Amino acid sequence: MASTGNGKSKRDTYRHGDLRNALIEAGLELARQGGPEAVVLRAATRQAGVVPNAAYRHFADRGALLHAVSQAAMAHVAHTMEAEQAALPPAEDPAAGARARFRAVGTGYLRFAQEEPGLFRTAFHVPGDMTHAAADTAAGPGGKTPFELLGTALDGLVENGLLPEDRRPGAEFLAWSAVHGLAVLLIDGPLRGLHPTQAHDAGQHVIDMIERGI
Amino acid sequence: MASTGNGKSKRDTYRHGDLRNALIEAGLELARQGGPEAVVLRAATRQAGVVPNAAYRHFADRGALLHAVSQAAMAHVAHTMEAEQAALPPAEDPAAGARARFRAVGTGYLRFAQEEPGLFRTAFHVPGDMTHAAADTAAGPGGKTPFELLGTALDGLVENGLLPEDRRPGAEFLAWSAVHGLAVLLIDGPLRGLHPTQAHDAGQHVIDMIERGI
DNA sequence: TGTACATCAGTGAACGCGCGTTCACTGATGTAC
DNA sequence: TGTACATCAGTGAACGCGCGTTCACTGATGTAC
Repeated sequence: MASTGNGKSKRDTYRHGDLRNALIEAGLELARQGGPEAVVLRAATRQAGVVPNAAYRHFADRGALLHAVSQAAMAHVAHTMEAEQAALPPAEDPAAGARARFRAVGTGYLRFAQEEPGLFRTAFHVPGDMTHAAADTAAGPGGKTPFELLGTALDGLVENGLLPEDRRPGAEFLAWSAVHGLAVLLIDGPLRGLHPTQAHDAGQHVIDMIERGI
Repeated sequence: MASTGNGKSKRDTYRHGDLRNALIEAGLELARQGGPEAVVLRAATRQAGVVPNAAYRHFADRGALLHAVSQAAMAHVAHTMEAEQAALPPAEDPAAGARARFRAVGTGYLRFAQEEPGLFRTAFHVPGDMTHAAADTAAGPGGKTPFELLGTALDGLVENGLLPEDRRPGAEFLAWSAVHGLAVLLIDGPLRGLHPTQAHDAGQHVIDMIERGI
């Protein structure tokens, strides 16, 4: 690995080797800092140490790159949600476990929104990706998309008698609306800049409301 | 009024007369069609029939214009919410009236989001404008901002015994999160393109949830 | 009522910018013989 | 094992674009005398 001395590194090989992934990774970094608008083709190639038009070997256009980055960001959301569930202490009983897993879905979602607002905005910028996202690109390590994780958690509530079966249909959209709305208010609405502790409390209150109102 | 013949009209006078408002109006039109990113200084001046830099007599920079447009869009939101309340049939009793006014707040908000997604996004694009917006620029004809309309409606619930007093604090953010979240899902989430009737139903379900869970 | 003058809203021309995208190319890699 | 060749990932140079913003200006308007 030769160095140019200006902080950039040069490839040993003429070929990059894994430019597609490098561009997605660069795009994620741009999105992390500035949201979807910041996913600029030239900036991504710059960061990957490659000439601008090299991107066209791997993506049809800027939109295709942004789409791939958005899917990757969605997978990050799923990962955080899964991690939140995995960190749960062992449940006293199945019903308590189902309830905790449901709440963890919302908590993980909100935690990601607070910790990675740029990625969060990028994940949801490309319309319609959440429910219909290809599972192989938008899923977390567990293989589920955020929307599927929510659905599974709701099923768990029903199975344990915590949610009447006739309330199950459409429940995704009730829960999701409330949590997503709070996320947006925390990111660039009037709740932006709230202390993480307060933000967590607000999240718990919204999840309380959902449990009561669902 | 002389005409150039190419569809644009020329001022009679050397001076425009009300360029500031004309630029805001043009900005609203751009926002209506393309959201906040579409509020482009050159496009606004073009639409106002004026040379680009003329805008600088009235706005410090593009950001100042966008801010003014955002405030105007917020006033439109307030106006729609007030209209929704004004269209309510006379209530059977005070409690029913308070409840109807509360629901109208959400319904009006959601209606605006569906009918004017570009303006809706523009209204909320500039962070923090909702709660702290200057009442004179972001308020509807009734003089209240959307956030104030929500607060007043919640107060009405408390006054009529429909909401326990100890649940009042912070209730804005619960209600608002849920409705705002649904609005976002309807605009460019997976619920985008829903038939207006279905969207209305979804709105009613979310508002039901809020009433139960608040 | 008429004239001189200050004000300042809008003009005209130009700038540098980074962007996405195109073209013809080059040279490293892997494969066939 | 060695050589010829096809492939195709990345290069280099260039394009046209609309953008925000700056400068020195002009001429309509309202005010003071």
